[in-house]
Amino acid sequence: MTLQSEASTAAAAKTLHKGQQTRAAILDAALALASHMGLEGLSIGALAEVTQMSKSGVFAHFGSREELQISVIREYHARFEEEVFFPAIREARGLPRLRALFERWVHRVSVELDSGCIYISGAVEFDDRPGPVRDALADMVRSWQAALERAIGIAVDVGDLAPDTDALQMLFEIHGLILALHHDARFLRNPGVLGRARAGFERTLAHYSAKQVAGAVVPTQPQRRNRR
Amino acid sequence: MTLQSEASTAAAAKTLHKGQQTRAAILDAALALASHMGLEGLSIGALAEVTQMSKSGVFAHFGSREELQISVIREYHARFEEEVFFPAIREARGLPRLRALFERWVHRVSVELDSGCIYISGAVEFDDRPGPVRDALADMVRSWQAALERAIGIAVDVGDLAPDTDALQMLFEIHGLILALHHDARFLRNPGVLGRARAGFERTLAHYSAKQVAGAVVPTQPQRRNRR
DNA sequence: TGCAAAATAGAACGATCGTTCGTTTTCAGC
DNA sequence: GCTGAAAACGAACGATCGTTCTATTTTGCA
Repeated sequence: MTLQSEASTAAAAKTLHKGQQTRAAILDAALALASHMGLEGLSIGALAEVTQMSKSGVFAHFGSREELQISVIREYHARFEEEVFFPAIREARGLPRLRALFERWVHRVSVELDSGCIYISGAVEFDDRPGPVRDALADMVRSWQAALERAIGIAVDVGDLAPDTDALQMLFEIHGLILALHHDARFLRNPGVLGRARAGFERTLAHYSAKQVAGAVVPTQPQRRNRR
Repeated sequence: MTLQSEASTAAAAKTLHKGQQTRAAILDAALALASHMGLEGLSIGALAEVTQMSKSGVFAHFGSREELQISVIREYHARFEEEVFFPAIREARGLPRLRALFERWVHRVSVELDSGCIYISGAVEFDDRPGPVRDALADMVRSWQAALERAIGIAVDVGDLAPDTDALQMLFEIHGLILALHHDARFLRNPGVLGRARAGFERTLAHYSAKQVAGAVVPTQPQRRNRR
């Protein structure tokens, strides 16, 4: 449907030729397919069927399945930047930016239609499988984590977070919230899990916050433990 | 090598016959294989090669690949109980038990040799794939989470945790720490990540703890943020 | 020790996988 | 509109997949 994002590499073609056009269409379908079946579940045959092309026609655009997978990862990265990073980075330095990053991240991971996060599923699929696909994936994830770490560092510099904040520790905990959200929302299909992620984030923020109110515990709603 | 755990279903055979014996051996190999390749990556051919058997010989013990996958899940569950749940449940009610559960969980997920956690990889593989395998997996995960929730509830009753503790929220956050640990240890191969999980757990414990020291922040080591 | 039953092997099946190759269609620039 | 180049097709390949069937071997019990 919507044609979003095309050839990535610099020096974009003026009038993008037919080739790159269909390549973008294939990549679009591949991304949707990989979101559901995983990068390993992505098959050229299925991709050809969806795009109404021949297997060899699809194949020719990438040269190998591995290259296709890497292209999918790169395309996902580009979209992730477009929908999460760039809008959030325009927010004011400090907490507002950090909040925007988290909120958009949450949205990307649990709300969107073709929601399966390739960073997360790919990490599990390739944690024991060395090779260029894993390397490409790890690079993307690391660059995203580095961006988050930078945002946390800025929040410290600005004075929104305590000066003794361990950025990597905070990042680890926030990442955990996202992973738990992905798990509970997509696998267990638990409702209301989005609120849990947000509550966890606010609790983390409160803990690392500079303006430490003595003993204030932010009680959300003081409910007794409710068994499932 | 080590023959650990055999036929699961009650009324264990007195002298376990040859069939169940090799079945256990196959399952043992299948578990190791699934830990590395995932439940979807588990193939009967590869399994036959490892166990020095014919494909049909392996196949006959399970009747279908799906049944094999479910058997692997059940076996993993049994071992998980044996190595995580049962030892921890013997600890004193309250924080000691909760700490033991977490510590053994951490160990199972990140330290052990064939460490890939099938609960975690399976959740990603089957979050978009309905069927009996997904159902079996979800049942096991839910039963484990219920056990954790119970342990948290007991800790509240005993007075180790604040009476207004939201057990499911706390569980969500702790689960996030485990998932982040699994991700960073196995995929990114980050060192020192075990300490991050433990620190996060202690911070969570402190927050939900009953004996709330006013404004005490538990500064770990007061380090400035260290960029990667 | 002999014999039925259980366990394993071996070959073959249809399907799907990624990939190669030669041909044909479609495109873009003059 | 023509022409060389780019793009897409269609058939076939070897490999592997789960599964089925029939033999053959091995086992446990009388």
